[in-house]
Amino acid sequence: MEGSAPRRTRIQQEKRELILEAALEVFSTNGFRGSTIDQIAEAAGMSKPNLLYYFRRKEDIHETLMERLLATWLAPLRELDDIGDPLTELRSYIRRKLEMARDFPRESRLFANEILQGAPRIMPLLEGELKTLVDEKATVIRGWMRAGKIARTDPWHLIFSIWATTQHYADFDVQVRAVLGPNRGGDGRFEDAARFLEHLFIDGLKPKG
Amino acid sequence: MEGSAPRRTRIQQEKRELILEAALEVFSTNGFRGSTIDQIAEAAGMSKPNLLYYFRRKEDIHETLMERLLATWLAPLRELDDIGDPLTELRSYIRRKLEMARDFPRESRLFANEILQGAPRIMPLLEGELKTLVDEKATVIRGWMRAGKIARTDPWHLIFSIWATTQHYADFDVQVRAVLGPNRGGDGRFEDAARFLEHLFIDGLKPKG
DNA sequence: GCAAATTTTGACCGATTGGACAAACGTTAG
DNA sequence: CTAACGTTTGTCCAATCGGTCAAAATTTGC
Repeated sequence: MEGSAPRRTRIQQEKRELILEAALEVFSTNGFRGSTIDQIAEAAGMSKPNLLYYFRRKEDIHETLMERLLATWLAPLRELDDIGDPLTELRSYIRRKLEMARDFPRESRLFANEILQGAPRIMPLLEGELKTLVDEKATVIRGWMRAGKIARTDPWHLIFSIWATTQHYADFDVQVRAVLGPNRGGDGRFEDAARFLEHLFIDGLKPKG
Repeated sequence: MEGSAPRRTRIQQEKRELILEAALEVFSTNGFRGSTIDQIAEAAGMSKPNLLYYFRRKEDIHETLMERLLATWLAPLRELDDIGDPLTELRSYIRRKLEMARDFPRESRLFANEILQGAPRIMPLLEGELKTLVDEKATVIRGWMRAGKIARTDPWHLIFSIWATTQHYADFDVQVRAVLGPNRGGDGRFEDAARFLEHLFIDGLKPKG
């Protein structure tokens, strides 16, 4: 049993990174089936056979991309901890997720594409690792509710709503900017969103007094 | 100048409907480029050349589908009116949107696919009709805020958050069910979601008292 | 019932696609 | 220098794709 991790030369390391970066760009805007190896090769500045020297199949690129993505994607949720004030903890989770939508929109869209198509390649992961993690955090949140630290609602749907509202600014960015127009849709839109989401999740819409 | 609407036989009416229904199914799960005419033809129970007799190009099917979609998709927002209690009005808008996610998930996914890919075919509509409608409703909502009927926040981002949270249950349905598991993820998930969203949007997470 | 119009099909085409392959090119260790 | 190894490319292939076309089958108007 040789090492299951293939040893790689310096050039292989670099070129593989180059390809993954290019593939992220192409896959996230065209979807898996909508993207061609030629497109990715051109974006990576190399010929198609050369690309196929580093990744034997188109699917291998996508698979590698998804593996990396999921690791970083769930990091904010993992950080959600039982230490500190619950409301503050949730607030900063929302803020972190929104920052990820701002800083890694391509990763978000890649993930959205995969789920939209029925998650054919990562279904086991959703039912396994992801479900376990969410269940775990739901228990933490439920604890806060029982302790009277936050209002009593459904912890799972709370997590869904945080995912939905934050990822919306990456996945539906085109629509958001089209609707907001050039003024409100400029660089400040993420700060506006952060302010709004904080208000929504903490206070809701009921008027004061 | 003959009538711009081509006159159609009974068979044409029926077959076109059949094709659009099949295309909705195929496009919404595979995206435009990921879907083939053969797939749609098979789903519609006819041969490829026969399908092409009714729609000359693959794009024509998609275009017809998008036109119909947008009309019904924005109906709930159009109904958002200045009559009646603001909080009730918003509550029922959220409920209607969630019902649409439940009853027309394929339409939601078709739209999501289009936006994800940069909305190449409906960008003018987003910047035109959609923006106008949202701006108009944002003004209504702003009026409610000034009148002290609901809390003061950003009306545009409020609308985004309603879209995001409700459509999430159509677009990310696979993930939602995977995370909730067989028990909580059954048919009751939409009622749980409705209850949660009402609580979130009205009261937020801050504990009572 | 029959001719005209409509609908359906099998066969076909050029373009694009994912991928194979061997030859050429470059690099590196002895 | 040179042999071994790693990298790059041009060429090719089979499969799939969107779409055409003429002929066959069916429906419709009279």
